[in-house]
Amino acid sequence: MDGPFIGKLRRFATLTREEMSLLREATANARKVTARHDLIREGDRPGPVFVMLEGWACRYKILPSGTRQVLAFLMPGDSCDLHIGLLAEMDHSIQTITPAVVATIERADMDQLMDGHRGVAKAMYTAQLVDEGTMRAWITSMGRRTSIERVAHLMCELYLRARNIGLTSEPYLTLPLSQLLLADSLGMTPVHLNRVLRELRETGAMELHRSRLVISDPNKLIKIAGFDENYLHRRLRLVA
Amino acid sequence: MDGPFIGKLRRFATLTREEMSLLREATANARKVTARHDLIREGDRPGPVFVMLEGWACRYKILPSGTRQVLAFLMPGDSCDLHIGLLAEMDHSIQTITPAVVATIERADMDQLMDGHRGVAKAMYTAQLVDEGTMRAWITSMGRRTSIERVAHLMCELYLRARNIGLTSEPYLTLPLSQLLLADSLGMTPVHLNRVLRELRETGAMELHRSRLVISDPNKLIKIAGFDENYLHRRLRLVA
DNA sequence: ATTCGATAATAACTTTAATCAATATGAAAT
DNA sequence: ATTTCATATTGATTAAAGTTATTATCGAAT
Repeated sequence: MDGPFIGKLRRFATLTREEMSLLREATANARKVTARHDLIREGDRPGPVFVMLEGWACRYKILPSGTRQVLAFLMPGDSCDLHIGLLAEMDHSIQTITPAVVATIERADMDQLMDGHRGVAKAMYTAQLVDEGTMRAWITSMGRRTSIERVAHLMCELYLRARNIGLTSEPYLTLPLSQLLLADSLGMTPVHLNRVLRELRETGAMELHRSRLVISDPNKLIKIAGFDENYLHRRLRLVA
Repeated sequence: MDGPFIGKLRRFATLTREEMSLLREATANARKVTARHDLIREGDRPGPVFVMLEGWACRYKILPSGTRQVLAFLMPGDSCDLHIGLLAEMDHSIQTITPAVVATIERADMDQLMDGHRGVAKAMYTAQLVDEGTMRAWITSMGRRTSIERVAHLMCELYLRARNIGLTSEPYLTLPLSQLLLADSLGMTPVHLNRVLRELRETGAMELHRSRLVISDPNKLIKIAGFDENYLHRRLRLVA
């Protein structure tokens, strides 16, 4: 077992033994963090790169009106932007959703790691490109998908991403995301999300009960979502 | 005069004479492109990096229903993702909006340029981070801003970005974007956008007539938008 | 076992934006 | 000057999603 971070990078590039061992070293400083803890806040001067080793987190922004927009979900293996240190201040915050284990890699170490090790660089850049593709998919969802399509699309995305890192047990997935949080990520109200979830349950495509996502009919869900996984840049089918 | 590309990079990092001269060489292959020409399409295998030297372009996606979502606007000096070549296929398309002049930099040349020249690398990475911040701002707009706030926010963004590259003549800006295109970028219908533009005109904050954006009352517009330029990562005020 | 607080579910009502349908306007081409 | 086409504007109607309010459920703590 590599751990989720190295595991993820290995799906994006071939890593040498040395590279893996260096990555293990670099993330050896992992520490436990409680749920709902801000790893970094909008306006802060960026520090080291965060790497999620266990648990979930999200990027978010708070608007003047006090509403929140969730910008991305981070799962085990995910990290924040590798060149974040180039910026003077963060334009968004990152908060844990569940209790988590988080490693940090200092910018200098990261630079050194990537300069000397093309495999690591390639894997990190690919991960970044996938994150960007995901942002584009979110913009598309928000702009042009109906609420039911949008919810279905996010569930497809989260299911696939979770499956990539072995978090699923076939049609089930433990999604530690409250309806409030999901609503804040989908640009809708919790009340409306709740209605849409009922609608999705009634179609028989999926159900989300408490923290348990069951994809009862993957093809139906994909069809509702208009889901095309190409933006995740993995040749992996939702249905085998 | 450096041209918009080098000009932009110089705002993000100090470039040596040699770096600038190499960048000039790398973009010497610029060619003219007509308006509404796809530089690359979703599903294509990515090729070289595109650099806009003149004219505007946009990234977009077409949904199964045939609707379009514009994901970003590219102005002179902007380029597409530098590591794009790592991906097997594009997850979106890029199309010129106006007649344009576009240079291309082969991946190998780009890698070499960035490997040996930290200034170029730093500037390119910073540009990428700003693009990501912009995507996050768009997600936030789509998810949590009302339509009038959303329109005002985009106008603030475009005005500031255009001003950074010297495209404005004080309160005016030539915005070669039809209401249809703007609507596709804002996740709304052209009809509704038209009504919102009227509303904005009536507040006295700004008016958009044909291709001419006039920001009559910058402070009012900023206030309506809830605009905080931090995501553009430049210490520049909309009002001096 | 009971209380508490967070989360979820549902209903009634209001607001916002989409849809459908005409018209109008303006620039370019003849 | 007139035609043409894309773009923009406006109105009437419908549909989608937000708001407010109430109640239900569940797990954790006492």
